[in-house]
Amino acid sequence: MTFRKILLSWYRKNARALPWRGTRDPYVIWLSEMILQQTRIEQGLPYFHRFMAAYPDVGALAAASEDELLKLWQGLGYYARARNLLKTAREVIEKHQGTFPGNYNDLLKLKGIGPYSAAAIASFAFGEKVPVTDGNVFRFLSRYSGSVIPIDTSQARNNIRDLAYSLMGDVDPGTFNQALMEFGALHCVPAQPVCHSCPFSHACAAFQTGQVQQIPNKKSKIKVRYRFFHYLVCIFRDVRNSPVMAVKKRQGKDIWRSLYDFPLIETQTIRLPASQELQIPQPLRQLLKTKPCWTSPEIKHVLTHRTIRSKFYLYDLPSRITAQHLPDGYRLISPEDFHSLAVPRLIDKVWRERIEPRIKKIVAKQMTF
DNA sequence: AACGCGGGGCA
DNA sequence: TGCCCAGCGTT
Repeated sequence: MTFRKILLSWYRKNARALPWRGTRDPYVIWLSEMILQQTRIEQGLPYFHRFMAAYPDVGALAAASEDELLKLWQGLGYYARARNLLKTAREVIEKHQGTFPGNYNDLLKLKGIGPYSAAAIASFAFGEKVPVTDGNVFRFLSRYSGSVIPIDTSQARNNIRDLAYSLMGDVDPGTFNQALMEFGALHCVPAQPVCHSCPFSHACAAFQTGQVQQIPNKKSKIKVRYRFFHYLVCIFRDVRNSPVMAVKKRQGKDIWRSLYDFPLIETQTIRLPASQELQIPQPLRQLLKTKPCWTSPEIKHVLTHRTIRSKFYLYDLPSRITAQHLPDGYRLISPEDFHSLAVPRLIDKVWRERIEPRIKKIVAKQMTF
């Protein structure tokens, strides 16, 4: 039996029924691939369904606003994917007459589509013979070939890609690619793979030499750094005396770019220094001279390469305010409308669990004078 | 080549 | 905690 025969036989018995399998519509495949980058299928699945319902085709997606798209993307992480999604949808509509490029090289030119995604779309939708090389494939084939070259080097990746190409044959590259990834995802798993029931164990170099636990080898380790965020939640009153809060859309190349959050002071420790010691814009400096009506305990938010240690300060300010009083980039929003903004998971949780209930109390108290 | 970018699940 | 997940863009 060839590698290919064994793999396809395993796949026929074990393949999961996933909603983007069994279609050749490049839009559906592209959308699923963008959602699934660095994301577990179980985590991405509900997002995929919501996106398909909201944007059934690339034209519908191209007509969306960035804020609307990001709201739907909220909680998935890696928000550049959502911005690239919109950019590419508009590119396909405006420069490709609504039709996705039909080959690997042209797909690669689109924003958000790298070597893996281009190969996935080209093989699944168009039957092009290009091997997909995702984390599952790297793990499976580096074990199969017994390669101890660190997987986070271009040399190792090129070797795996060439090996995958040499194994895939000429018939139905899309199904071969699906099967290759599925085997890595379900059988040749990162920790404690079940080698004694593996259909490849007789030919697997890592298993034969007892190196399964050491492969794939990795060169660089993740180093976690701390960041300290102090969020100032400011409640003002608008011209009709209704509560409004100041929020800001995050800019620059930092974390959570293009999501909304509250006025933020970042420090080097969890202690918030006195206002005169801080290099901060004038409106916030004024604010820090008054006392917050509520201060949160430290709230940790753990990411892969960062741990955000945050505190929230709630200010109930009787003063009336209009948007002109605020620094550039800020806007005002009522507490009832806050849920319509795309915000980081940290903000979403703290808002729902700790801040919104307190604001409701404050507002209710003032209504019943 | 190295780094930054989210969030969740698992050992 | 550390590692990984249907990676990509930037520097």
